[in-house]
Amino acid sequence: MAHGPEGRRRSVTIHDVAREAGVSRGTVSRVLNGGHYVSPAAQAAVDAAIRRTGYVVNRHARSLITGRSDSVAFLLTEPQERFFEDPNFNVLLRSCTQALADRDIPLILMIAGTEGERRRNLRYIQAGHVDGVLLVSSHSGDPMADLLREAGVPVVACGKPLGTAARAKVSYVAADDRDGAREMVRYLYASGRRRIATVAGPADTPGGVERLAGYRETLTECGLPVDEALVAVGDYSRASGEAAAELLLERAPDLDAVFVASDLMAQGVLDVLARAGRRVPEDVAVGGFDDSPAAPASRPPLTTIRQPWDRISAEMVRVLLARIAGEDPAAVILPTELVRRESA
Amino acid sequence: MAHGPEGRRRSVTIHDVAREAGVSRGTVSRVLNGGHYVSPAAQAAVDAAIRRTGYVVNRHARSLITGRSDSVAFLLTEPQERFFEDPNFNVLLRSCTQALADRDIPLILMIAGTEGERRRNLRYIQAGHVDGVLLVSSHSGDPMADLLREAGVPVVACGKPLGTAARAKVSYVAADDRDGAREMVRYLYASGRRRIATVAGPADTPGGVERLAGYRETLTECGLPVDEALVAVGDYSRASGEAAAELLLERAPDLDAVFVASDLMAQGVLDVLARAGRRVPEDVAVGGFDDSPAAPASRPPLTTIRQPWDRISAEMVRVLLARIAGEDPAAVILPTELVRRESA
DNA sequence: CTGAAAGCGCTTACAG
DNA sequence: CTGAAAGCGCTTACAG
Repeated sequence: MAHGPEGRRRSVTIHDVAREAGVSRGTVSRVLNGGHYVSPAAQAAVDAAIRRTGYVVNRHARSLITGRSDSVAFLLTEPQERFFEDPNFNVLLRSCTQALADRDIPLILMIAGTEGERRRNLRYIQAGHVDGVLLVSSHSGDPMADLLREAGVPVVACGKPLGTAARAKVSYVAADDRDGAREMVRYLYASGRRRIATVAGPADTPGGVERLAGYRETLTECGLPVDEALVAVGDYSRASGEAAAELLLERAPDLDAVFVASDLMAQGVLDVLARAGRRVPEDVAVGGFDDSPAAPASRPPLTTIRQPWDRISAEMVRVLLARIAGEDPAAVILPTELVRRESA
Repeated sequence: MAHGPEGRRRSVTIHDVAREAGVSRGTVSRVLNGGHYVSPAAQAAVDAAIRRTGYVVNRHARSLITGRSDSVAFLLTEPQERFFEDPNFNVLLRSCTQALADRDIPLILMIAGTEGERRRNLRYIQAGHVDGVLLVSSHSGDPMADLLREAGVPVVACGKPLGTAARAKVSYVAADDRDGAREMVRYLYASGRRRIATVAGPADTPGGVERLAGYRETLTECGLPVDEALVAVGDYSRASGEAAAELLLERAPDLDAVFVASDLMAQGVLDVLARAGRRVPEDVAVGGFDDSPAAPASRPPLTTIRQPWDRISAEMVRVLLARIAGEDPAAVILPTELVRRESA
């Protein structure tokens, strides 16, 4: 084990611990793996020996036997560069790293934007180098989910898969998009708005579909007509939010509120409204979605629907580990929450 | 190897390939490891066998022998949450992942914000689970660099270390902060500005120190007085940019340009200027630093100094791999570039 | 509850 | 150039 330029010192093995504790290597291994069938005396001796020697298990040797790698991939399939601009991604990656670290499991970051990267990553995963995959893909056209499923790799997706995977039983964790949209539109209605527009997300993303559906349902529920002139579609980017806002302003100059399906797009909407001389929230109320770091930073600070990212990642990790342990797939839907700031 | 809920099929081993190719396992291993001392005939037979069987090396078995893990950590020491809001981080993480993937090396993401996390990560690293560390820390107070160095772990830092590590020989890759600052200030001067203010970064970060030094040098070089009323300090966050701008406007209402040490802070400066009714760039020219995704997205689009993130990460990976291979530490300074947009 | 032994899949001197 | 053999550090039935 001694190696590296500075020569890391030779590591202490299970053998050293066994000698130190006066037991066999098998017994050391048993306490390492849960302490079943170990006498209190042996347990104590081994614990002390581990402490004295500073022993750390060699994961490679362990993995060679168990067939598990005790590591997990965070696989980002990213057709658009934009995904990396989205603060949501950071929050998710960060909290997944944390949730895994709490269980002493390293997170291996993989990015599959191109066909070649997809192939390479798939090969790596199939070789058993990770026990499971946290799959974060933006669009439904993504073939990775199906490929992984076919390969028999435990997967849990962030957000409800829309493609082929939707019909198969696949694990996922998502916020309640539709209900969040409903809450926001109800809130806008309750504050007196009657010409409520929306900027939806792409139709091939769950957020695009569900949040728009929630918007429509709530208008109907409130007795408002569903006017297609009030509906624009973006791609979650700030620039697309600007374009959508310009279109809406042109088609429906009398709008008095906009429900925007992401905070980033909402920033674009705010820009356009400011340039058009519309005051927010006095003339037009704007509601976002995500409660990303962009929301408090925008002007005015954005009233939005909070996605519980901490819980989403915690659940993703929990469900994935359960899958790896052999449990059946599970879908987890987490409630959202309205966060009131100044834009509505 | 067969395992997982769906039962991943038993993997093909070097033994299968040897039988298939009609050679010994030793020979297969030799072609796997560079093909030295292998006859062309044997090479061809093994290559074909590998292709037919779909063999993929078991990295755990290999690591157990070689003592190397063939993986690298991306270690983010993050005293401030803010770091994750910074788009620069994304770009760096993304391109490091890519640069490593090109060499078939997985990136293990580690975050050490607290003392406990630092200890845990250090343990993991010292156990030899990664061959080296790409260290990304914002401030100089960070003890991780020293701890890793003492442990004899190959490390390359992003940005020049300022603490104890600065005196030891430690590898790092950085953009030429000082020169970038000089270029921006010269540009502002050349466009006729004579009351050029600056918002510097924290004094315990290389960017905070060097960019401010470049600013001062250039003023002197241009024959302008260095007026301390024109110097404010932020912490790289947008909010701190706002605070700094307010301070500057109060202390030096006649300023006609601001060189801001980060794009994020520059956004804050732009907000304040807009609210104060100053037109950009007509009344006040604003220059940023980074050319992060925030730069083209700001209003007006930000003239800034581009940090060559792609090259920075490529060099970090190259230097780290060289360190792991036994080479001496190296410092790499990369040139920056002025990117003209509309704010100056 | 515990030790002795086999074996995970690979690499690497060592003879030829 | 190539095969046989030892061994990396661990886990896991198997006897006791």
